[in-house]
Amino acid sequence: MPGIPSSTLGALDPTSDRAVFRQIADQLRDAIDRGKFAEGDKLPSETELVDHYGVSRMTVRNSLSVLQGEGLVVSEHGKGVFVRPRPPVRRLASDRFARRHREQGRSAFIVEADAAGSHPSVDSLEIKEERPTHDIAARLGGPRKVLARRRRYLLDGRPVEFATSYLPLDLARGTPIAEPNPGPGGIYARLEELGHRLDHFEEEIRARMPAPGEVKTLHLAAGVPVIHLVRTAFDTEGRAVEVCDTVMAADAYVLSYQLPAT
Amino acid sequence: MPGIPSSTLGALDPTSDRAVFRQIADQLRDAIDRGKFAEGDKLPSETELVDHYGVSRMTVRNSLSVLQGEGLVVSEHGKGVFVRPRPPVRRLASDRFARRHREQGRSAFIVEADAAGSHPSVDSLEIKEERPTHDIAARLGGPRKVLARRRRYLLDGRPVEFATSYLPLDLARGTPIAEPNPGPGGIYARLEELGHRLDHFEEEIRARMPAPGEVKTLHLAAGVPVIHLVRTAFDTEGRAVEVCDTVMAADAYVLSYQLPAT
DNA sequence: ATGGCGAACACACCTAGACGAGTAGCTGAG
DNA sequence: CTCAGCTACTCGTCTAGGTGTGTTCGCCAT
Repeated sequence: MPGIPSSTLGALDPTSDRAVFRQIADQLRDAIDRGKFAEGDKLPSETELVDHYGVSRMTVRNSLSVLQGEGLVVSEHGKGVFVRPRPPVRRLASDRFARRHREQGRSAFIVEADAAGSHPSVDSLEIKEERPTHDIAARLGGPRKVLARRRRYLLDGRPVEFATSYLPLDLARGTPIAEPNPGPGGIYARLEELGHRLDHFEEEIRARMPAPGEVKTLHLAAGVPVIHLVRTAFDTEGRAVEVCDTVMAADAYVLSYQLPAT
Repeated sequence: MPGIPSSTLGALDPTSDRAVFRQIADQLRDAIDRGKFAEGDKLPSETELVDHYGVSRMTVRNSLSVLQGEGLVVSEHGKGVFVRPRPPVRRLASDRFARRHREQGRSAFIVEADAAGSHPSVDSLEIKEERPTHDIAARLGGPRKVLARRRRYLLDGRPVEFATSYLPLDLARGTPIAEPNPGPGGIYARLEELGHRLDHFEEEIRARMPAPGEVKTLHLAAGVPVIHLVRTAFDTEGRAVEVCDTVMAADAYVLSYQLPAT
């Protein structure tokens, strides 16, 4: 057993007032930054780190949990701790809902992902009539019931996004919008056919740590935040005709917006 | 000592295969969600939880660290563990750079925050000429040197945002842009005076966990992600005249964008 | 009144074990 | 050759203590 070279991980500074587990985390982080451990590489095992630093295993585990919290590493039971590979990101441009994009038969998600060379899929489709939350109701102008369309998007089998569209029930009931597949151009195209000419969208963006349920449905690693996007679609009469609530794995997305300078 | 009422925190399920520390975290999270502990409230002390559940202190600490990682609670050394208060959020609208807003003498940040009743301030101003990173250089069309304007924004004394503007040096050197206070309307107004009429901005948004340095400068609590926004300003000739790299405390911001449906 | 002191209590960090469970490789029986 | 089982190594969870340090608050002497 060769041990860990000191060029990779150094020694502790007992005079420092920085906690030991933080010093160890610092050195590991530094080694990752310097490329001593590349993406996907296995870190030294807990036991090796215990030997190297002469501390107890709990202290080492504490260090590793710091790095996990930062999203730098993932641990795999029985195998080791690995430098987290950066997944490919999906770029969402602000013109993705432009009318010219609605002509095509397939949804924006499928088209985009295909173009990027990924294998997109949609999953756990659910369409329900339900009572809206206060927030959704307020955004939609206070309908008593709404149609909710829930779906999860996957890229190469990995879930990346969970979205729910809400529409006032009086507007959507009995239309193709209430069908699992609303047809070419998606529900925005159907809304326009129903006489609700779309005027603009408003998007609100937050970032936060995921709730436990979101960790599950999006298969999130520790230390990966979510982007929470709420989009409201307004027709030319100023009525809010749809609210789309989307939770995205933050490591899989870059949002991009064009703003006029006028 | 009255103990903890079982309506607040229940008992463990030894038959469950869910780890004890997760069960405890679940119950605490649930109690917070149900309002049994309000924002700013003190949770039971570690010792009280040890007594209530009959587990060791390390296990309780493990539970609490789960909640800290989720950003739900903060611990204060010597005082206790508290439900993290939600700070007031600052809303950034997509028209914040509209030309009509540039007439006023004060910066967008100050005006907005004042209107919201907060006490804004700016801090650690630094203006330097430097060699750009690859990324910044690429966005600006490859200048060899740039002017960098760094500053930190605070709201009621709390740092919320750290921003750096980069401008091609040939464009900014010797102009008011290189001064600590560029004058009414900010650097965008100065750029237009210099003949670079602004056409549009492009903003890229990511969310991620902060690097250790960012935790420090933004005084971030555990479990608070950052929003990383990179804005590029283009003039009417299509030249990128400025890149602004901003890191925001995600719990302090909601971004809001208006998109045309055309 | 005020300042100093100390007890009580809070979390922060650490140790040194225990057992469990997932993984992978080797080895020997068939 | 195949496959079951053993074994060594991995991380996951938990126990039962220890020391250290920051906060609060009451008491007491000034």
